[in-house]
Amino acid sequence: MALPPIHEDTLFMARKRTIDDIARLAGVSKTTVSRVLNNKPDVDPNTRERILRIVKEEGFVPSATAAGLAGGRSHLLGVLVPSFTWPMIPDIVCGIAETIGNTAYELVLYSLNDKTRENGEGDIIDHILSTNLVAGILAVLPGQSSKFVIRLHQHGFPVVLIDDQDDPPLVPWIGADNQCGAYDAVKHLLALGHRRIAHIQGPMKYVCSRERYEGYCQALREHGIPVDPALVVEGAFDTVSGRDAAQTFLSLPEDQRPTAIFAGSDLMAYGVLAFAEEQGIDIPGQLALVGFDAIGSSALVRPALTTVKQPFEEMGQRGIEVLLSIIEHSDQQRMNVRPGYTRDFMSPSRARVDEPANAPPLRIQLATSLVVRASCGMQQRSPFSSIKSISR
Amino acid sequence: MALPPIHEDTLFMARKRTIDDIARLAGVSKTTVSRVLNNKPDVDPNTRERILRIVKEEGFVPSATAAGLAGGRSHLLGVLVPSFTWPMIPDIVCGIAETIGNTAYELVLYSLNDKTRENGEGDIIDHILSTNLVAGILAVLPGQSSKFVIRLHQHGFPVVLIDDQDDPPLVPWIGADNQCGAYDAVKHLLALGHRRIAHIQGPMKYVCSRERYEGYCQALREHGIPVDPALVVEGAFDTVSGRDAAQTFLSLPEDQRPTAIFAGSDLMAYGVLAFAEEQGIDIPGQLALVGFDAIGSSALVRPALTTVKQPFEEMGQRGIEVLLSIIEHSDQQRMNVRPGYTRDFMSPSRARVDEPANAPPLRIQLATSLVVRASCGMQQRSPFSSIKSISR
DNA sequence: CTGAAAGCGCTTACAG
DNA sequence: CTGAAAGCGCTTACAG
Repeated sequence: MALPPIHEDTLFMARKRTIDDIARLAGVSKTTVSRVLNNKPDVDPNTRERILRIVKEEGFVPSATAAGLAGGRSHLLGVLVPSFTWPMIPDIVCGIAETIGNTAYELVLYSLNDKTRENGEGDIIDHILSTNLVAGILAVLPGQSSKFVIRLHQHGFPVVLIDDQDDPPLVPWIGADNQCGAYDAVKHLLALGHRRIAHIQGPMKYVCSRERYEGYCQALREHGIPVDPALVVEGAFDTVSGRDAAQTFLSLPEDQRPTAIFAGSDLMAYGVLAFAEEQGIDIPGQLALVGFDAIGSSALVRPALTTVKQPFEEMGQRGIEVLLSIIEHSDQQRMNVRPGYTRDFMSPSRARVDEPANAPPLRIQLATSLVVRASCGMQQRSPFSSIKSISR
Repeated sequence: MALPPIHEDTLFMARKRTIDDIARLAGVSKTTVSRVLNNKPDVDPNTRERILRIVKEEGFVPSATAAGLAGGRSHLLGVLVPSFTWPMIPDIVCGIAETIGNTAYELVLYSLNDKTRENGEGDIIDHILSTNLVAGILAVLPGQSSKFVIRLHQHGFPVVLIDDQDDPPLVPWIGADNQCGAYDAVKHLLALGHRRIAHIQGPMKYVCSRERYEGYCQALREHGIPVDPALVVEGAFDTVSGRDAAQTFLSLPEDQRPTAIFAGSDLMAYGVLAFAEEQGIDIPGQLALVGFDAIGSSALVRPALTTVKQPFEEMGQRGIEVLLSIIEHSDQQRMNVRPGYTRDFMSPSRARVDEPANAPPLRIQLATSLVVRASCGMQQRSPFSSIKSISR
């Protein structure tokens, strides 16, 4: 009956309390404590208040492990990212981590390395599922958003996709308005007087690449400029392919050469910079350049890169918000399902309950913004101009 | 007695199996299955093999949640990082994630944002502890390695520190050889003929900043050059403070002005670049510049930055390795402790068992390497030179 | 509005 | 070498 001794070190006190301790201290059953802890209704206001006070005094935090086991609900959110070598991943994860930090959930990070990439993706999803650790997954999958993710979703497992989407859209998705972003970029070049504007596409298997291409075409069309196939090359989003594309374009006969390039990613734009530097081609003097993404280093390259900014942090933030709403929604639904199926998200009856099969999945498209810097020939603004000296 | 139905979809099969299913299938008790699953001795080789086969056939993965609850052991590793705005964090996390991916553990990411920074750090550690979710923590704490982390360690909770260390060293630590790295950088400048070499220190409250300064002094000393206090300024590791320092140095009377600057971080070196660009000072022509860290963008700035490379990925990797060995070691110790104290890592008896109180903590210091680029005046190598064109 | 009891899926002495 | 039973710290019907 004796309580565990009170330790002087409050940092470590919390660790030993259990729901039983709190129940005893409050003179109630642990059922009631559990109800209070989970914000369930039907608790006497006084009782609730007393328990809450004791919980606070004792610094009690329920064991997420035990709660997960008992309730079949996890407080863990899985985040699946491709290799950190992609420069926007840190920004996205930053938004994700910040947002999760404001909730009662924890972030479990799964990352695909180069090995687990193509073939291993099924494995990792399999792993995520079979360990049964997380309540849902937020996946940043540059690629065909994976049949695995689609299957997860179809089976009622909470999943949200960031960045690239599938076609047709089958899974809840957060991304940027790629077409509009590309359109703005090309309009800007047109406004600067360029007429022969080349485009380095991203891999066309990605919907986002196709949308950017579409934005490019749309802007040209509005100016009555036909799309010249010689001025469109498919790249791989990386620097090497950007360099290759630049070489291709600049090897054209002089009168067919582009005066501006719109690259489908900043990394590909870096490849253009590299080739120009090598060949002594002046950017923006002889060639204007615009990228897409606005990753951090694009302010540091020379000339500083004009580029289309994707709101990566916000994408992470919104992604978590949507995931949580899906999780909570399916929790609610779960209550209406007959017991025995409670944890079985494969069961047909669950799938039926979970979501109208023909409801279109949620899509959130965030606005991009054009960041104008030196590479497209506007007045040169130092990328460091925002750095104010601190007087001392 | 009937087994759950077999589903056609292997992706989802694993999810429903429990240790009981496997036990039944193998004709043994779940105790035995548990033993096999945990590589315990004293199991008949044939039995073991049979169970292993069935586990594999069924794609069974034990519930980490249940195992954690029952065994008091978690398969989760906490990783605590400061804001992702620090450019080396992605590299470190990459090494961490990759390494954890090869183990049976999962990565739980905790990140400090600007709000939770100073004051909230205790909170987050308190949170980590009281949720009792992770088996140990790998912390990347640029700063005085936090009294919280030290306390954790002293109480026997597995903790490893990356990057900055405390002084005197009290917690297992992985980092780079800062002094040696700085020494190499300054030696390089000396070899290029520079004699008036300035140093922008990192914040001197960090041990790593003091070590880099020591390496700077050591190199000068060896060349019989006294350290000129006018050529040493303390910065804050960020771009703004680097710019301020450059302004200070370059405002000196011409004959006292440095011909080279060794910045204690790449970001501070960027500040020097910015100021030089503004003032029309040629780097490396009029001023040589070397940074520290070798973050990715330092290859992209112009002139490309010569810098001291820290093996960030390896630091992450080694950090996890050390953390795991500590966790496993303390697991082993735990066996020798009388029951009742099993989970109580605060108990004095546990602390005594855990580690000889006066054993010096593990320290792993990794070698740095100097990356020579254009900013210090060697022959200009294009930072893109490693980009090979793909012939098509 | 509240509590006793069963159970989540494992691990761990303990007893063969 | 193996198994029955208790227990990890919660949640959830179920019965008041």
